[in-house]
Amino acid sequence: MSQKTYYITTAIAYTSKTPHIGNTYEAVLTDAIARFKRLEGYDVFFLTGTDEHGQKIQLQAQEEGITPQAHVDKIAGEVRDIWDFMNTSYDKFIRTTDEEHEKTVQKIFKRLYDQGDIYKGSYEGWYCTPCESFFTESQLEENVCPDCGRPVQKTSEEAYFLKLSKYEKRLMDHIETHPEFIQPESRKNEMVNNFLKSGLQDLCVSRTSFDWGVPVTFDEGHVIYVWIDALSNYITGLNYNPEGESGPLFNKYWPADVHIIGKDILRFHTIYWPIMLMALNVPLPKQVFGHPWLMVGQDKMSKSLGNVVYAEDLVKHFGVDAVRYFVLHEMPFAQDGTLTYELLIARTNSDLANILGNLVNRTVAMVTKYFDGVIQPPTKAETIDHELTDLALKTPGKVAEKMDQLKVAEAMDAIWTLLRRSNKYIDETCPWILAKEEAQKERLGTVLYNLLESIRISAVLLSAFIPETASKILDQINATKKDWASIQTFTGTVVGDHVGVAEVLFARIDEKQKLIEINPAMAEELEDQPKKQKQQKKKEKPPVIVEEIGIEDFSKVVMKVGEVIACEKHPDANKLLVSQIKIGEEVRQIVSGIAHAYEPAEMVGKKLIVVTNLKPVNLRGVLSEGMILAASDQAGHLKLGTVDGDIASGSEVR
RNA sequence: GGCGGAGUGGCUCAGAUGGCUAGAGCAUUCGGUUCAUACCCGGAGGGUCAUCGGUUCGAAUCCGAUCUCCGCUACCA
Repeated sequence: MSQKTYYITTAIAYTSKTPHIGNTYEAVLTDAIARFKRLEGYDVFFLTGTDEHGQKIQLQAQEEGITPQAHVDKIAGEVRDIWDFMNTSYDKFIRTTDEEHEKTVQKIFKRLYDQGDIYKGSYEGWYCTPCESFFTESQLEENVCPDCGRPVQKTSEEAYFLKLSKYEKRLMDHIETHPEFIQPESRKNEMVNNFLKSGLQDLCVSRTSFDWGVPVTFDEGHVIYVWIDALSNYITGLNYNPEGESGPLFNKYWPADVHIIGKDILRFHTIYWPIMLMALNVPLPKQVFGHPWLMVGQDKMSKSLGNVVYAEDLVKHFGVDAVRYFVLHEMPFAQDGTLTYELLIARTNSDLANILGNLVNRTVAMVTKYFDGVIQPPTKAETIDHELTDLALKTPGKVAEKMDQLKVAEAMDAIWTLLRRSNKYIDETCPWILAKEEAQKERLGTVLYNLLESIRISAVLLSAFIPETASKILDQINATKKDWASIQTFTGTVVGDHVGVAEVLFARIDEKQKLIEINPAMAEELEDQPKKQKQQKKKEKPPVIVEEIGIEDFSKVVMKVGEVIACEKHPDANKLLVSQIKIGEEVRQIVSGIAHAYEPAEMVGKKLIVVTNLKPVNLRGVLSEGMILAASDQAGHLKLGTVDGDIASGSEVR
């Protein structure tokens, strides 16, 4: 019998700091899918782990005064602890510092180099001498080092590059012919329009500026930069071997059915990673899902906002399954979800305590009360039962359909529809009335059987999402049949068995009390503000009318007359001109986006108004030390701001 | 600047290929019930489907313009 396989992965967590609930969500989401596939009968392999190399980690360790290895050991341990207490059922936890991983990455790198897909070139970046660090243009803010705030210098270092352009066409074809490859689909457009259509630049895959990484075997001083190291975990975790026969896991499970990743790293997984695989002649994963983010109130979780929430704290106050339920349920397929304590409490009360918990509780209580806990045969059916039984039988298929689309929240909704229907069934049949007449005993037994069976089907399905609770429920109703086949028929509850003790699954939470328990200060803060505040903030942001300023503000801007003494096109940008402008005794280089309106030749000799105290900035690799004033209309016509008559360059404009 | 997405009751969202009185959950309110965790069930209120114009017998759904928000991206300075 060849069982169908299913290989699913999370992104590996970066071990610079402890993961928060948003990071944890990814593991829980992946776990729910993995568990569901197992339930359906797939042979599932669920891989997760940690990404442990890089400069950031090296620096962090330095600050803490420990070795990078000690630092990543600590964080990786925390990650694993969190994944464990959240009940994620991973089959393997890979670390990029694992010896086998490192060796395989080196082999991959070597092979790509040998076959010409990786070549040596030089990498231009900005260097901060005190920090001994390189930064890319986009990492910089205001031309200073993002770590220490000191100025940076442009430098270049030797580096290896992966030839992306070679595979660009093939990747484009793949994406076009496999519409399911990138999910959600809107992300596909972003990748295609922003990167593939405009052509890919080769990717820098090594560094010499730090050494906490996998060394390049054939060139001392170079370490393999994040991409080839981290992304490879998906195949090294299965014992892939680039030089020969791969291990049995690889042969069995690859290609991956889905990589579950955050929407922020889709680019790496849908462009760089497939190209690496193409270069290695390995099949591509079937699907990459960029899941949305969990927001705290209206904001992204971040240390600087001081709103970071950790799974551990939530679990302490609400329990694992309430937290799992919440993050899985509040996250629509493609839209960011919101976490607040109020919402978490509300969902726990209404969905878990009221609808689910109370249903199980009242049902088990009735079986205990009316039949001493013995499950009766469903011998006296009535037509009214069909609505319940039909829905119960349809539910597994419905849930499976949603799960196949990765719409986890909707899959759970389908289960709750059945739970609600079950509650309604109790009202329709009024077991407590049946119990009063001896003649109705058989009917009563049937009603309770139907309820137990509906609960059993629900609980089996719930095992993918809230496994601990599901198993408690199955214990309480003493279900012995718990597999996929058993929920395709309405006969899985065993007549004659005894139900267990009715215990409360989720206690109702008093909101105020709980908020105070969590944090007296936070209770106030979180109570009713998040929304309003944010809306106000947003409205204030774009001032409709430009604010009036005083002369003291205006005088901050220094403008002078400058004469263009030379001008040429930007070597690497077709919208920009690079002018040498004489301002008094000084000559400055200024880059401006006016190539569409002026030829370099006609610029020379013009006397323009120049802002001279702007921070210098690098535009597409060329330094610009000021700004030329110009007028432009809505149609895009542009005219330079000049002075009326002849006046010496360097004259101040005011 | 470019590309894309979105704007539906207090909140979170559903609403292929245009068609009965625009739906669900939560919240609110009224009623019922007592097996159960002050729970469950039923009813009700509440929406100019962002705005303006157009196509059509008929549009939340198609077209155009506008406004707002969001995402990605850039050779804005």
